[in-house]
Amino acid sequence: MSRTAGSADVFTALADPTRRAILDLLRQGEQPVKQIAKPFQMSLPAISQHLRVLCEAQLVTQRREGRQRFYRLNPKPLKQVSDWVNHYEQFWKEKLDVLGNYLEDNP
Amino acid sequence: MSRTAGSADVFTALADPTRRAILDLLRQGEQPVKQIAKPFQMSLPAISQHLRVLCEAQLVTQRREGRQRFYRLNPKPLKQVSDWVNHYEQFWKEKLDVLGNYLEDNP
DNA sequence: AAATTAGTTAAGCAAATACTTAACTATTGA
DNA sequence: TCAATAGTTAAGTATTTGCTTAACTAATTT
Repeated sequence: MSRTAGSADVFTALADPTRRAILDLLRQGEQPVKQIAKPFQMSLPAISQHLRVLCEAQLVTQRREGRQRFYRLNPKPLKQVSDWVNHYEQFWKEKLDVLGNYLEDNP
Repeated sequence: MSRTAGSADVFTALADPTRRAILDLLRQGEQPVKQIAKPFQMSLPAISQHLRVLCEAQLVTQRREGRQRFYRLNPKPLKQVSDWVNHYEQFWKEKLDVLGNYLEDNP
């Protein structure tokens, strides 16, 4: 077999820069595979395989419409990453700074 | 060569669960390699190699004292991850909820 | 019906990863 | 000085990854 069955780990899925870029793209809304593939210098199958990994990690969902497949961002699993990283936030920021920055960004 | 020279990518470094566990350990403070290795069912060289990857990604720093090597957490590169993930936060949380949760956790 | 379009799946390959054991370096203690 | 301790580096290996091209499925158009 050339690809693995079902790894589904979020951190592993995010390790690849192409996959992170795909997620970044999908923040603009759901898109068909061809359009997702456009910015990358890579074959369509390669993109399809990345989308599979993202699917297995539940970071995207699929919707079929005619012969197109629309992929949509599902950011829920990213909460796991966010939660993990937040354990470290105190090491580079003081708590009050967190609130301070929050209020600055959301006046 | 059995290991790569210098990858230094944070997301790649975090992809491995052992390395994340090592970082979790180091939140308690700097520790020598033997102690870091203790919770893992893995040879010392394996741990040493994981520490190297973490070092290259700048997620830990080293301090030598006698024949011991103390590794210390350097969470700065995690800010990159935090920043990236925060772009997605709006997709699973409303802004006011963020503040609400913050105030709940830090009354 | 035949050809085009959109995409996935299969097969293969080179490189990277995560381990192992063995050999090495350096510091400390007997 | 010799042995033990702490750790790294080297070498080898099995598995996984990220790509490729070729072959396939399914929907649409002509």
